[in-house]
Amino acid sequence: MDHLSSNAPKGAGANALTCKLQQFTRLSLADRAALERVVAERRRTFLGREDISREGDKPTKIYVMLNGWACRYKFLEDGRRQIVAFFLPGDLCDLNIFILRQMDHSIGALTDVTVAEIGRDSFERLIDDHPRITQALWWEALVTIAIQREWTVNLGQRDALERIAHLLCELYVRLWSAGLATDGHCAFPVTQSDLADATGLSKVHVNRTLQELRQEGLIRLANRQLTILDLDRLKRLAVFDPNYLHLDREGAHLDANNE
Amino acid sequence: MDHLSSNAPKGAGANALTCKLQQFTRLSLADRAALERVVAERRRTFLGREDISREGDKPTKIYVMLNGWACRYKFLEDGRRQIVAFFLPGDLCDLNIFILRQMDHSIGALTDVTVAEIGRDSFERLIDDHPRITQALWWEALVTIAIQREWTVNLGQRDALERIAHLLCELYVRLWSAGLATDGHCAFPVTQSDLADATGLSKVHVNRTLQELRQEGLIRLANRQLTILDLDRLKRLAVFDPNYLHLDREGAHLDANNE
DNA sequence: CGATGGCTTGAATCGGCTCAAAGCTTGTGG
DNA sequence: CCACAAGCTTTGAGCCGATTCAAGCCATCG
Repeated sequence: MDHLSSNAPKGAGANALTCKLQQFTRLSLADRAALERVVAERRRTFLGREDISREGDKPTKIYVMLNGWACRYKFLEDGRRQIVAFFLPGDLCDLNIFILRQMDHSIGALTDVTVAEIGRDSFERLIDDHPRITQALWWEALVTIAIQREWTVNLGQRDALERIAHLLCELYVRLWSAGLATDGHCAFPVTQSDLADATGLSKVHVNRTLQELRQEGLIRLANRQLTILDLDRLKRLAVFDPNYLHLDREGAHLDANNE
Repeated sequence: MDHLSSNAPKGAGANALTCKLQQFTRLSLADRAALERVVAERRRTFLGREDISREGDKPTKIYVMLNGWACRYKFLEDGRRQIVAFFLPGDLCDLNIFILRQMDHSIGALTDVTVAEIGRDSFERLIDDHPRITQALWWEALVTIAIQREWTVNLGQRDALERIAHLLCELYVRLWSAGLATDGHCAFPVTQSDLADATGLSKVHVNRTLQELRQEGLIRLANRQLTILDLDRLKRLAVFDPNYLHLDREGAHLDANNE
């Protein structure tokens, strides 16, 4: 993945969403300003372990993750829990708002979380006035779906070691593309128990598997901080092919000219 | 699921797509005619085992499944295969066409398949002229994503028996909603080997698990025909909650008045 | 009629699970 | 500043669900 080094994350001022969307297409100054404005309009915070929205609720707002980590999860009646997605800064929760009557899953904060709430009106104004942003948001939605498919592959085909390695690769690359990781290092505020619920493994086995990755000299993981010591080897071990993240600036033909 | 009995599939004339979309909202005569027209424009057939589109291809057309079954799948480099979705008559393949540069997965025919090919122009005309159809297609896309999430849960949390039972429940209900199943009976042209690739189990174990379901008096499955003998019990065994299929006519407020 | 693809069965093995206990951190209140 | 609780991580032992390997069966089709 050469572009990981060449196409480094944008400067410190940009928020994670803008940074991520520019993996798809260069936004104009006006686009970026509009995004910043919408995101600044109304904020809300949640504490770690708090639910951001819950199965059965009527969805009413679009959330943009600004800070912290969250996850999408489902409970089975008998208490088993599966995390089906992680939300990182720059990710969007749920454009289904205007169509579906109720949530079929919950969204929970893993850490303290700050989100931007976007109402229907602001959102429609944004996409009406900024076709490039509309395209970029489509791209982000399609990537989200592609990630969900890859998780299906991950759970269906990979053994414990590959599975966890794959998840670490994915999260690292996604953080990187939002400007939140460099030199193999990133925040990683996910407990082993959460990791177990995301990978369909028991937490005991997650623990042993992480130890194996450490002993192999592939990662360092402690105090909610992850360092990937040998990304290439980790990717090979995980059979990780990043094509599904569509990071190759696939919307380059839409690029804005002005800086 | 009371609506399964009360809200029976529509008359024989309707195609599976129309039938399915009306689980969301009642279409007007004009809507239905427009759908039929678009779907009749250009057809194409594929043989069983043939690829409809392949990883790496540039997507260019929208396909509507008219007849036969297909699947979305991914290979890992080392040959392992995971089926990540089934396409049944009435399903749509890929609205990502106009955004993503290349397919990150393949679509393969499981049986002989007839599809309608829809070009970009026809599609845009359809959604410009028929807002109710646009909404219904949104709904169908959101349900597809919800199904993908539920597959993640299925692979992550359920054991072999539950997993296969769950898949059978889902496929039965989806076929039912497209007007292709009645009285617990439906076509089921999926080999045990395909089932293995879809559930992340070995085909030997799929075989034994199906036998268990048969011995329990829950299903009959032979000659590519499936009969569900006790849907309630099967659903309980599978911990199957159909809420993720959003079949409760969630778009009822958009219903067309005219017949 | 042989070939091919799908289904079935048995035996041995193993990856990952459960149960159980203990060590470590972090935060809270006395 | 210490005590204690709560939550997270680690370790060990025994077990079970699902896999692998291998062979045989059955139907269909050219």
